[in-house]
Amino acid sequence: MGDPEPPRAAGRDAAGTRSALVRAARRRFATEGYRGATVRTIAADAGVNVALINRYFGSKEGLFEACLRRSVDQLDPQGRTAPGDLDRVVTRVVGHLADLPNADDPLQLLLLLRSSGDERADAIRRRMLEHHTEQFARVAGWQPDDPATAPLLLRAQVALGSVLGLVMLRTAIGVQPISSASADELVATLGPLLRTLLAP
Amino acid sequence: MGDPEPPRAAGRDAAGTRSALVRAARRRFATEGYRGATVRTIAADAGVNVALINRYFGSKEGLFEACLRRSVDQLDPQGRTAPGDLDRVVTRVVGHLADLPNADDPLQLLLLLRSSGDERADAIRRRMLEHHTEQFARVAGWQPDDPATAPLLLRAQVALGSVLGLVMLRTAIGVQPISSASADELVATLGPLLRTLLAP
DNA sequence: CGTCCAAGTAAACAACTGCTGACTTGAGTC
DNA sequence: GACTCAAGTCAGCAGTTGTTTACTTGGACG
Repeated sequence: MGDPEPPRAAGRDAAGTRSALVRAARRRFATEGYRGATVRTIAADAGVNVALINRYFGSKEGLFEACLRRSVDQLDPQGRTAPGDLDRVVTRVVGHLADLPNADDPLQLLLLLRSSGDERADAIRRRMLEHHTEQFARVAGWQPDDPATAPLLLRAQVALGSVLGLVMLRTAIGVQPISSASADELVATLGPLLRTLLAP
Repeated sequence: MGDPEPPRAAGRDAAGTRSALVRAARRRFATEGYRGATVRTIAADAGVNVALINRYFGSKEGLFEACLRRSVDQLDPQGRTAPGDLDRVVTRVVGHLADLPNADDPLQLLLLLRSSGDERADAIRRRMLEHHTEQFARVAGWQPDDPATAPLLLRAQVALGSVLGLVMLRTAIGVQPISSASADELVATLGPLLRTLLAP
């Protein structure tokens, strides 16, 4: 069950410790949920003393927030997706779904479905999901200042919700047949769906 | 936070107590997850002594399994959906999504996304999700003994996953705009999606 | 070398978790 | 009315949880 990090580089490196904790926490939070993950296992995974969680993040809740914020920074690393990028978005999304073993990204998506029960963290989570919705909507031609394109937001969110549901089924639950479906099969099934929803 | 049941009928009614516990537990498990829900709050919601959970269900885990099994019995109460019922299925599914306040059903679907960490309960959950997948697939023309129709299973599961993802976004997370979307809007957006996936 | 301070450690606390065992209460039967 | 047994109560145990506190270690600087 334990899946400890490879031995960390130096003995004394605050920044390294912080990031090791966040990396371990994201894995645990995403796979076992907020309550299911314990500070002790997270610290053990990171190869670090438990007390450092409180030292660096104030509380377990603070660590969870840090995980969410790191997701914010990682997604859409630079620039916004532009309208007309439909094919690129589709292949990227399906790629995330298909390559789950090596990629770190499915965990990132799963994290968005976990609740800590704390209202502030949940607000961050909602904001991130709405941000993703807007990114999808932009592909479909949505423009923030054009009310006529507002309905595209709902369509984009349905697309996002579909992807999240599939990540859940395939990665976290492991239900058949989707868990053992190939990338090609996923493209063939999910692709048209996304195209229909996001077509301008 | 506490949302206790209305006062139960009689003082001594084992069957009534059992069902009150299951009803309260389903709400808590679905909304707060397995670890987040505590036996004490569940018992309090049901207006019942904590020890009765262990008496009637052996353990918290046993109560969780009972919740899953009750879902099995409730869904598809009689008869299987037949091919060609596409319209009926679509309106029923969307209805579940739209009427969430009064209906008890969204909780049932959410429950399928919660994990207790116990392998036996997770197996039940997987089996139920696969059962739902087959029900969907049947509508699309899938037949268990005809290998040529096997690909329909994956399409049906994508449909199911989409619905589950949307329930999560709308009911559990409360993200906008889908949380305040009307039934008509949902039909207009989700309907074509399901029709595309499940069309024969 | 001695000083200083951040980085890291160890041990314990208080609260909460699921669960148990001995007990009391109620209703039906003779 | 006494007996019986299931239904329900109560108090507490043993383990785990997040967190804190006092302590030790390591390296940079004078």
